[in-house]
Amino acid sequence: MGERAQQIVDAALEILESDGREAMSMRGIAERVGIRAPSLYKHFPDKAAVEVALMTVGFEAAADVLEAAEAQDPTVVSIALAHRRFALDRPHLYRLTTNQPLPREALPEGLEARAAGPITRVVGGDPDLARAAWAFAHGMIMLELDGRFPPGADLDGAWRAGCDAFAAQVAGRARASGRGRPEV
Amino acid sequence: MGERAQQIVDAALEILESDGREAMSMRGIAERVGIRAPSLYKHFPDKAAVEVALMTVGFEAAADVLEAAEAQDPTVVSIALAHRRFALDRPHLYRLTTNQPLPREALPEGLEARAAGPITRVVGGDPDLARAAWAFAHGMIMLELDGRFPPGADLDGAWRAGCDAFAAQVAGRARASGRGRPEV
DNA sequence: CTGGACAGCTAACGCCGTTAGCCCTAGAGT
DNA sequence: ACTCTAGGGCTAACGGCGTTAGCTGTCCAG
Repeated sequence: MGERAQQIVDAALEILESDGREAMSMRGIAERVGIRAPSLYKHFPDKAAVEVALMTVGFEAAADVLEAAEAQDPTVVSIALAHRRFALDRPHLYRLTTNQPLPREALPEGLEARAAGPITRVVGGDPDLARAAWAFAHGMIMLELDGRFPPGADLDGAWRAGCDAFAAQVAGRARASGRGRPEV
Repeated sequence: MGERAQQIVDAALEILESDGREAMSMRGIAERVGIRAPSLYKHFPDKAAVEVALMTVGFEAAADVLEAAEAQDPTVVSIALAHRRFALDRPHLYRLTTNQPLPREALPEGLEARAAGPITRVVGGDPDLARAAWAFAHGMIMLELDGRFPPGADLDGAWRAGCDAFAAQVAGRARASGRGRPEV
């Protein structure tokens, strides 16, 4: 990626994170870089391509956060809460990264797997359980970001209930397969 | 709601469901009704108000589907899969109804509670568990609609894994509180 | 010295939601 | 019977959007 292209992505990211996706117009990005909107098209084919670059940023940031949580405390709760904290910290970036089809061939290879790694490992490698746990966390986050929970709802409690449900499944399978603690 | 207003909502719904949210423009809605776009503003203050009317339609449809599933088979799996089927049947309406803040005071009273009822009841009334289960289902649906699962992923398996996790929690609590089947 | 690629520019197109302001019609009030 | 008013349509237009066409200057390779 050329230097100008990097400046463009940086400018787009700043606007996105401070003012949201709707505020991120080609004219606004260009102004922040110090050029005019049509010149952006010398560096990116269209706005979607800029957004794909931002998705890469979002994916990498998420992977960093989840890997750090796993290293510090490899439990379902720990990783789930890291996920939540990341999304609440950078809601616009989380939305952009998340709420659209994955352009897999335009993303750096292995990035998706890297971000998914901590979740998959913490549920013991079962892909079904991993996807279900991922969906739970993503659903909680989107409902919270979208302001869909009733005012005053105990979201910490809901996160706890969901994490308990998945942690119990993980423990159950470990017990059944002979590894893990025999009782609790 | 006046007759014209109802026609407008109907037209908007048709466009939404056949061509998606982006295709639902004020000019397009007006054309389908047989008038010009500015005339819409004699019946709705702005486009957001039309969308709120559509959200009401979506909520009612969802509530109908969930209540029917509950009546036929009041289990976690049954209601979760009804939820999924509804969203896949009417993806654009589901998105519109779901992916934005709830304008609670503009919605018919009790509608939100009605849609939430089946989920809450099937998990035994615990609001934390109900919200977690709701988030799981919503997350699975959004990830599927957004094409975020790897091609070939076993989504039925993931739904099963998640439903099992929540059903086990429900059974566990019932057992602990003395009601429900003593063993399995 | 020249040719071409690169990266900027202005002008403009066709969308979008929305507003201003006009006009016709139907029904109510006197 | 006449007038007034309110409702609901219309055209024109504004300021935004992403994007394209086409021009220009600069800078380096041959």
